[in-house]
Amino acid sequence: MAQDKKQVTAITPRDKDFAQWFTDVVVKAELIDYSSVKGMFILRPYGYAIWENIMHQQDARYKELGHENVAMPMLIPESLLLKEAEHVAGFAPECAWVTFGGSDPLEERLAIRPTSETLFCDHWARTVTSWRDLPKLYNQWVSVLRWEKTSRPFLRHREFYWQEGHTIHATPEEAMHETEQMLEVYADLCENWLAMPVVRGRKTDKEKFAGAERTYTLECMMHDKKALQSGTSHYFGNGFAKQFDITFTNKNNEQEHPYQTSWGISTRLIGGIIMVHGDDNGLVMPPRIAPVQAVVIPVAAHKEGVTEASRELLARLKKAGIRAKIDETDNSFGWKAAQYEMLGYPLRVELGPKDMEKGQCCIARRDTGEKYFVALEDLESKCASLLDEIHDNMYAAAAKRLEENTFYAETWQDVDEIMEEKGGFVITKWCGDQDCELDMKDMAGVSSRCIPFKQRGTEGKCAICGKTCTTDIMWGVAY
RNA sequence: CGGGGUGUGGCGAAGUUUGGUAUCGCGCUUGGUUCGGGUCCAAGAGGCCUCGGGUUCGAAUCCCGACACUCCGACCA
Repeated sequence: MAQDKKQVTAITPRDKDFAQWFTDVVVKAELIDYSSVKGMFILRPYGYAIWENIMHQQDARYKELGHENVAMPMLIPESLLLKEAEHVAGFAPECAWVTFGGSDPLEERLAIRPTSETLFCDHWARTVTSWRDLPKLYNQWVSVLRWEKTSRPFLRHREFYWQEGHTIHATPEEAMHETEQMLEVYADLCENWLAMPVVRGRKTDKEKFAGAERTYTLECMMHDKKALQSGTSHYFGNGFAKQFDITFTNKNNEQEHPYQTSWGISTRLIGGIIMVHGDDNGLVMPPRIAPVQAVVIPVAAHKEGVTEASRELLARLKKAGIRAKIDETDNSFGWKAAQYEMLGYPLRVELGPKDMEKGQCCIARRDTGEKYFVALEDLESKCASLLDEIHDNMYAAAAKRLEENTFYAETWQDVDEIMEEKGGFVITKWCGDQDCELDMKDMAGVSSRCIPFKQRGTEGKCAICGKTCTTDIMWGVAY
């Protein structure tokens, strides 16, 4: 069929070449455009709208929890960056440094922020003096720069937009609570807004954030069974505070170092949405974050009253709080149907002369392709319930895939075999030794994704060295 | 940063082996037609063939170099 042919040429089938499929979707759905600087991408209106919705949703949530937004400088003096040894080691190699036209060559070098811990520390060293100043719960929505060697749309930008939360507390308990709380906020975003099931866990020392004492993560399985880290939350202890000389006077008039956290999500989540939900026809947007939840398409618009009646439906949808738009262009119906499938709009509301006679409209859902003929008076309620249903269905499908592709194994040979045959996440016992972790990478080609919060609690043998231990660790191939 | 692939109107390609002044489809513009799954017809616009050197009477085509994109590794949200 001509229709199939065109779709194939538009988007590479997902199972044929996942990477190419991803690139096709990103470009064809007009989420991104390549810029003239390698690794720097243009977020087009539709792509940015997704990020805006994530921002709005999260920003409100952070504020509810008492966080305040701030804006830190973009440049970091080299001396600041050098203060925390592990942190520098992690980030210095990918820092970009600025030089100015007529500047004094002896002037201190300035890095473009790869992340802003050092800036917050510098600020707090000056402004935090008493227990009464704590906690500070800050957040900023900014872009950061990391000179990555290879880049991919959404998954690895040299400049990417994110949100970085930074908090400072009087006690380790309070800071740890913040770290755990924010991970759960992210998990809620993923599961209840993006329909992406996640595995909550803790990073190993090898994989944790440079300078952190502990890193929590959400690992999400993409359609190709690879893992995408979809949110992280770090507990710093008072390591940074010591290096940056941040102290406060406690209630007993003693000097103490405070405890810090940081946490972040980025536009990478959009890559996750695409790779978890997308199909051969393009993007499938989770309804709660979709920039457009329903598009109204007048069918045979030249016929008496169709356009007016369609506009009325649009107005009703908007009034009901559904993000909707109408397509009144003279493109054919088939073109429109295919176009909005590519863009992943959750619902398509069709209204034609035949519908008008019967007092109904046709609603098609993106996730399953099912069509419903709905009495016009039920439009709002049906759309609202369908959007919820779509969310639930998308989540369930992704959760099923996660479950079906998560395996338990005894030895590294088993892991290797599973990865060879099927791919996915594999959980084994691990003794905690970093050498074993590195060996697993060499022998089975997987890295540790996390030590899941959900532990079996059984005793077993480390999959690499065979030592008796109880810790479950999850392995996978990461993006 | 190592290994492969690619670079030709907005997009996708042919042409490159065997040098001779650029072709096709989609899209775009205009007019008509059609409209319940990528309508059809007609007329148009749009390209220093990624960039820089070289060879040649003549280069998209041959040679050297650079850059970009892309895939696979290593590194990272």
